[in-house]
Amino acid sequence: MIASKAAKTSQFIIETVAPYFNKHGYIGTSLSDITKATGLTKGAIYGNFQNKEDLAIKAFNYTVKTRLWPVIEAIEQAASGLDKLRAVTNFYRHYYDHVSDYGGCPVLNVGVDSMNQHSALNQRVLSVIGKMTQGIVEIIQQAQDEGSVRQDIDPQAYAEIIYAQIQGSIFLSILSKSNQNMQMMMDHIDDMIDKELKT
Amino acid sequence: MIASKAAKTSQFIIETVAPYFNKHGYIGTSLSDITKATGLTKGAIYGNFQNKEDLAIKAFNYTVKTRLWPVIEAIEQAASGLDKLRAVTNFYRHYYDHVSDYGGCPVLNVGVDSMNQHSALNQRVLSVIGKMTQGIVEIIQQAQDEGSVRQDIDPQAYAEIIYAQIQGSIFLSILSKSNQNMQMMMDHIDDMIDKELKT
DNA sequence: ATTAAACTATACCGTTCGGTATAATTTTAT
DNA sequence: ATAAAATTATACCGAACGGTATAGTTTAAT
Repeated sequence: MIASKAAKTSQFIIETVAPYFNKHGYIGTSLSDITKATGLTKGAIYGNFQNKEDLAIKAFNYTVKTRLWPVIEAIEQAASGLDKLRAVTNFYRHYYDHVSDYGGCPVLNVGVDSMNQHSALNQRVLSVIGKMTQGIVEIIQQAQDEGSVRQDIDPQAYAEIIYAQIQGSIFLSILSKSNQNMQMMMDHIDDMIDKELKT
Repeated sequence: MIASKAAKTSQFIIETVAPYFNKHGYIGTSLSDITKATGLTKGAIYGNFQNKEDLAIKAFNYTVKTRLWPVIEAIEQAASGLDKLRAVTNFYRHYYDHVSDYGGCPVLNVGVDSMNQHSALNQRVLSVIGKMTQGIVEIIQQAQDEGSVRQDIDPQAYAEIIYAQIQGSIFLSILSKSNQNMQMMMDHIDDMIDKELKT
C-alpha cells in the first residue's frame, strides 16, 4: 500500500477545498460548499477530518506549500546571498499570476481573517510569517559573510522591511487586480539592495 | 429639531457596531451581535437601516472617518509638501495605537474581507485607497512645484510605493500586535524621501 | 472469496442566520 | 393635549449552519 484510499481521498479533499478557503475565508466556507466542491458527502468529510477547523488548517498548509515553496526552491538554486535576494524579488514579480486564480495570498488572507482571534489558524500564519522573515534574515547574513552586503546593516530590520514591502504590494495588487504595484515594488526593493545594502 | 431621534439612534448604532464589523468582518458580524452590542431590537435596526449591508457600509464609512481623517487634518496643517510628507509618516507612527483597540486597519480588513467579491463594500474600499494614493500624489506634486522634490520623480509611482509600504507594515504590525514594524517602516520612508526624492 | 475499510444516502440534532410583520408602548415634537 | 415618530416585544419565516448517527453499499487489500 503506497497510498491508502483514505489518504488519497483526504488529499483530494484538501486540494479541492484549499482555494475555496483561501478565497472565502473560514466562516465564508460552509460544509455544503465543501461537499458541493468535492462531490462527496458529509460522512466522507468527517471520516477524513476531525472537524471543519482541522480541514481548514490542512488546506492552509497545502496552499502555503504550493504557493510559497517555489520561492524557497528558487532561493536554494541561487548560490550567493545577493543572487538569493534577486531570486526573492523575481519570484514575487510573478506572484500575482501565481495566486490570482487561487484567491490571493494565503498569508495575507488568513492573516487578516484570523487577525482578531487566537485560533490555530492564526498561530499557523504567524509561524509562516516568522519563517519567511527568518529566511530573508539568513540570506542577508550570508551576503554579509560573502562581503557583498555592508556589515553595519541589521539583517532582522531589513528582512522585516522587505517582507512588509512585499506584503503591502501584494495587498494592493490583488485588490486592484493588477500586478503593476508588485512589479514596481520589486524594482524598488532591487534598487534598495543596490543603493543601501551593497558594499 | 437639531438632530432627530432617528438620526441620533442611527448614529449610535453605527458607532457601536463599527468596531465590531471592523474586527469580525461582514459575515462574522451577525444581527444578534448587533442587537446585543446596541441593546436594541431587530425592529430598531431595520427601522434605521435598509438591511445588514447598508449598515455595514455606513459603519465602514464611519470607521474610515474616525481612523483616517486625522491624517488628512495633519496634512492640512502642514504648509510645504515636504512637511506634509512628514505629517503622513508621523501619523502612521502612531497608527497602531490608533487602531489596535478598534480591530485593526479598516482598509486592510475590509479590503481582504471583500477581496473576492464585487460588493458595495469592495467598491468603497477601492475608492478609499484611490483617494489616499491620490492625496500622496498631490503632496509630491506640490513639493515638486516648490522645488524641494526632483522633477524626474514620478508622483504616481512613488505614491503607490509609499502607500504599499504603509499597508504592508500595518499588516505585520497588527498581526504581531506590535508597532515595531510600523515604526521601522516610517523611518525607512523618511530616509527614502531624503535620499531619493529630495533635490 | 472474504474481510475490512471507505464512502454513500439519508435523516436528524439544536442553533443561528438575515429578514419580516405587527401590536403595544414609549418618546418626541407641536 | 395631541398627533406623529420611534422603539419594544414578540413571534415567525424559510434557509442554512456545523455536526452526529446509522444502515447500506461500494471499493480495496489479502
